[in-house]
Amino acid sequence: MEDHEGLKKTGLKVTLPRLKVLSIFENSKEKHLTAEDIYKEMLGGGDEVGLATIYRVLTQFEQAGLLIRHHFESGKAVFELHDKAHHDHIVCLQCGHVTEFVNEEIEKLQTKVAEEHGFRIIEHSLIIYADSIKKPCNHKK
Amino acid sequence: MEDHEGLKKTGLKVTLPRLKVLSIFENSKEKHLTAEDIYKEMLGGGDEVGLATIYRVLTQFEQAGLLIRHHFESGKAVFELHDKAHHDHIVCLQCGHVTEFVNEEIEKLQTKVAEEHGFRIIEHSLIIYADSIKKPCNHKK
DNA sequence: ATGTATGCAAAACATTTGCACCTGG
DNA sequence: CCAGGTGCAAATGTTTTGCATACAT
Repeated sequence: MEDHEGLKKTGLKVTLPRLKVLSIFENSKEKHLTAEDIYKEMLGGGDEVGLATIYRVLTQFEQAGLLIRHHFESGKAVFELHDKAHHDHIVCLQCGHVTEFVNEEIEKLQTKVAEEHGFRIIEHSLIIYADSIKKPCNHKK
Repeated sequence: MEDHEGLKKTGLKVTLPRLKVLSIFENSKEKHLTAEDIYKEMLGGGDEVGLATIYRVLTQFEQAGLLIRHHFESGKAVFELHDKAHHDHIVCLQCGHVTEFVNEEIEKLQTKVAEEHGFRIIEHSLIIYADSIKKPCNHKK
């Protein structure tokens, strides 16, 4: 719960909306959330907050390195905590659940390919859209 | 130029805006275009067209399998022709130019990783955001 | 003819910004 | 106290939709 530490280091003031946003990311079962998701969660929890604040806080947290912003195919931005190591994503086409994975070989190959084309990787995004082999998938129960 | 064939097969009527959109994708130097890009190109070429039509045509072409829609980090959707084999993308952070590449090893590893997690890949998107080693980069000259 | 396509304007979304008020340090 | 944060409403930028007209077959 002591998010004060991480927050303070960013130079941002420790305010209620900011603590609440972090707490939602930490306690929610779904680790990948949109601004709207968080807004609804906070309203449901009885907090008085504006959607604009959520957007501002999410952007600040992204710039501070606390969150990562993703652009999946939904048209809305999705955020997740940036506390773990880098990883890529498998999006389940049945239920939308996001599975994380890391594959060092793929990482190395990317660096090699980029070099061959005269680039140095700053960042990358690998998203696999897939059917679950088990039907129905039970990711979200 | 004979796009009539591909178009007819989709069941869509062969109209001027549709032919023109295909022609732009085929003749443009930049292969990855936004709706706005195409709109401006058509206006500049003296065509009378509505932006709404562009969006409708792009969406229909995507559904028909003639185009692929990408969501890079720009907030706008980017389209490209779907005639070539599958490939991934390197986005140049200096100029925005998109370089295409294929790496069979990466493809195979993805399939393997997906299987290990109980998935069958339907589609995937690998986007590398990178600095050009040459500065200034001369992709867009 | 007749069902589709189109252009325009208005609507629908996601996100950002201006501004007066509030609040953490 | 006061710089920075917040809520609200209005603005923005992208994409979609309703509708009357125009066009392909």
